[in-house]
Amino acid sequence: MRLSQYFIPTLKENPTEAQIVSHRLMLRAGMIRQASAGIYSWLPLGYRVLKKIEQVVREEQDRAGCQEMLMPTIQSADLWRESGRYDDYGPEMLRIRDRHDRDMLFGPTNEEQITQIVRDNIKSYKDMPKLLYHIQWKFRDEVRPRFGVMRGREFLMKDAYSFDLDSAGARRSYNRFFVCYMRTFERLGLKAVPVRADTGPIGGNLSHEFLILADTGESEIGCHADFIDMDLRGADLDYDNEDDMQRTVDHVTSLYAAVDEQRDEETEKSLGDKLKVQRGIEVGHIFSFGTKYTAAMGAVVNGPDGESTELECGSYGIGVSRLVAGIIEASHDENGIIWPESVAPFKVGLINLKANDEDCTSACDDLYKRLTKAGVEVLYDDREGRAGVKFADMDLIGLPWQLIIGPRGLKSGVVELKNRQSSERQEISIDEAFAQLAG
RNA sequence: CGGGGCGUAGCGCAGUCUGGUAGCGCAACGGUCUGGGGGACCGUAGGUCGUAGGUUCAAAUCCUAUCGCCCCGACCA
Repeated sequence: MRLSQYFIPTLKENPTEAQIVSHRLMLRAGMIRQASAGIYSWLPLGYRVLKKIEQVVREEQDRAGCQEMLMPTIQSADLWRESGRYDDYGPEMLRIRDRHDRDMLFGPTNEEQITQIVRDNIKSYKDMPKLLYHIQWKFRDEVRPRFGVMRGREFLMKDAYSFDLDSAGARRSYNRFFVCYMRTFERLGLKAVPVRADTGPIGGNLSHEFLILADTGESEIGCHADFIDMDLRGADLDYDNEDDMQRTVDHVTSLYAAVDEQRDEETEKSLGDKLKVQRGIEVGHIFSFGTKYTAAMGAVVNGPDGESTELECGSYGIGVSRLVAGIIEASHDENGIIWPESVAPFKVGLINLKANDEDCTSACDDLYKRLTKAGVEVLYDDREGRAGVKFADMDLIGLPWQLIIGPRGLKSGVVELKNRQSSERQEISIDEAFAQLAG
């Protein structure tokens, strides 16, 4: 993409309404613009990141054996009356009336809807278990939306739902998602800590929140130092190996981790210098809640003995749009964003230091074509203008690599490759740069 | 929902107290000089001062109402 043609309205100054760093940087980098309180438009750069994150989440859901589908944003109130939540949910639920005066709502979550679908279409124990997910926009009419997309009213969420015959099956499903979440956040370049959570109004018996560590996080978390060095990526983790799954979950959950009022002073003292106190942002939440909805909504299957059984369920959320902000909170410096390569909107920013120099521009054009052809995502700053502006914009946008080409270097046959994260610079030949980026 | 604050050019702000030609910086546009970390100079364009009503010879400024946005708290992916 040529920057001269790209719609990316960057700002030099901080908009006053943005109080936290991710919000400021997202506005300044031209990723989002506010439509109204807690509701945002995603401009091209921001939307690219959103889709990248979504894709990582999707791949890990699929890997864990979960099947993607898509449910609507607008739901019928009757469905929620069945579960009893239409009255329970309160003013956070955006209620809508259609032209026939029917009560509708913009879904804040989809338990009722998926339960209805499963109830109507699955009748036999032979079809169990089922793990289903979708990635869809939600709306919760927060009293006080804030911090940009971190706490918006409209947000993109991955929500998955598990259906099992019995509690042992439900536990196995829970474990899958638990491991899946650890992997997902690692791929996103984040340190995630699972914290045992209140099950809250959604009900149930087993629940963990996943918090990513960032200095600007909303809640303070006390946890065992081993979380910081833990690496669960282990590609050989087999989701179908129940013992492995349970062992992994047991291992991780045996380590102390708690937030806010759940923190325990004595335990923390006993940890000594193994205690890490950091701030965290909740980006995922998993629940196992038994038959809460299936009982209320009559979702049963016939067992081998012909008796009908209420299904055991869980639901598993990841705040996809919140993650965009969360990643920035966890990864930035005073100059701007530092994208992990897995979600960067482009892999490399190609900077033409002197667009009115024929040789320099043809070298840049050439390399831009070669890289693009090789499948490398390049944002090419081909604008006329001063070097400082280009460096500043590129640092702000935060692409992992900057490839800087100017007449001075070209004379001696070198270009400069800068790593945004480490600020390391190498002076190398064009071919070496190409090989390194395309390799 | 309780408490506080702010709406003036795309962004950041001054002007409001004490009514009298709507301003500054950045960004934008045209030009000259420049050219490796947000450069300089010259010029241009851009505003029903959130909205509605009122007071007044005269309202960004005073009064009333209303809408929007932000912050702190309680609540949450």
